[in-house]
Amino acid sequence: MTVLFSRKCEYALQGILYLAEKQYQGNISAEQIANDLNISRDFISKTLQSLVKDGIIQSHRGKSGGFSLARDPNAMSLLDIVLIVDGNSVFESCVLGLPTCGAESPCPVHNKWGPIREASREMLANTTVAQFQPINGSVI
Amino acid sequence: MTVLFSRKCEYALQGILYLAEKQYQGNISAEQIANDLNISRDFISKTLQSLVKDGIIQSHRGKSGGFSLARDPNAMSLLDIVLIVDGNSVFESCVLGLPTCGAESPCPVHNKWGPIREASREMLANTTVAQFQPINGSVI
DNA sequence: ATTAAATCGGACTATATACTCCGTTTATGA
DNA sequence: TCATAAACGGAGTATATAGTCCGATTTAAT
Repeated sequence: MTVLFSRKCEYALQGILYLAEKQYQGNISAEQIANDLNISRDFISKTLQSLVKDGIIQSHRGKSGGFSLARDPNAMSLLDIVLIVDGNSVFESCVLGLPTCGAESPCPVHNKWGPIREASREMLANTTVAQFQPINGSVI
Repeated sequence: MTVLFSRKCEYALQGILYLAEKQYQGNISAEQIANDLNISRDFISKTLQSLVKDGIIQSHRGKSGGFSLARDPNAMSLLDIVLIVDGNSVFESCVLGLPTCGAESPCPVHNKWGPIREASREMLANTTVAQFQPINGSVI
């Protein structure tokens, strides 16, 4: 299988977009998120817990506890999330997997690939979580 | 780890580019390829063998055997190789991993991501293996 | 106080990919 | 014809990621 982002990162993006959608509804339990996103509760729970450690989201234990955003969605880009979960290797490492590839000794596709990768990076950087507030209905 | 193409696909691209470079030198052994590309001989061997089955490269057994391109490098795009080895899921599947995402019910980033993905696909489609024939020295 | 509902932590299993090992077959060249 | 060098095939191991399970802890509501 070929992935662009890891499964964990996909779930993180889904979860945060979902929390942004529900941001005025207090704490949302992992149970509810899992149901609405059709993801295993235990796994999304683990993913969200690590996002808490990263400071992107908040959690509250106990009855009526759950998860909520920790930052202003306007100040949270999709790139922030990707970098925190997967790191920046996807934007840096050589497409052909050549360890020596770089500006000094570029691989055959290095210069062709660069602008595309930069465009995707900028798209993610310029897209904030807040842009997906639903007018009617759900964004996911 | 986050990958764009699988390791196998990376090795396939490296191997074919290497064979294009050596295309007038007859059969090249897996041993030599492995040495020059710094890849395990057994693994590149397996990868090349599957490319033989896919019809992209040729092989000859026995002494002074080895691998060589099976097609005109001008008629072989990088996209051909990627599609054969990894399939087209990387160009089709939703970035957020949402199974329902598509033109009818796009995910939040679907429309933003589309043009970037299309650009990368076209770059690979418009880049042939023949473009990397070295004038002086090695392309890899 | 007690109960219920939630996160948290740690350890575990499953699966796919990456990679290795070794014997068999095939062909070449001396 | 015989040794050698190569691909081939099958089966195995290693590792990372994905996903599960369960008990401990925390908190709010009754």
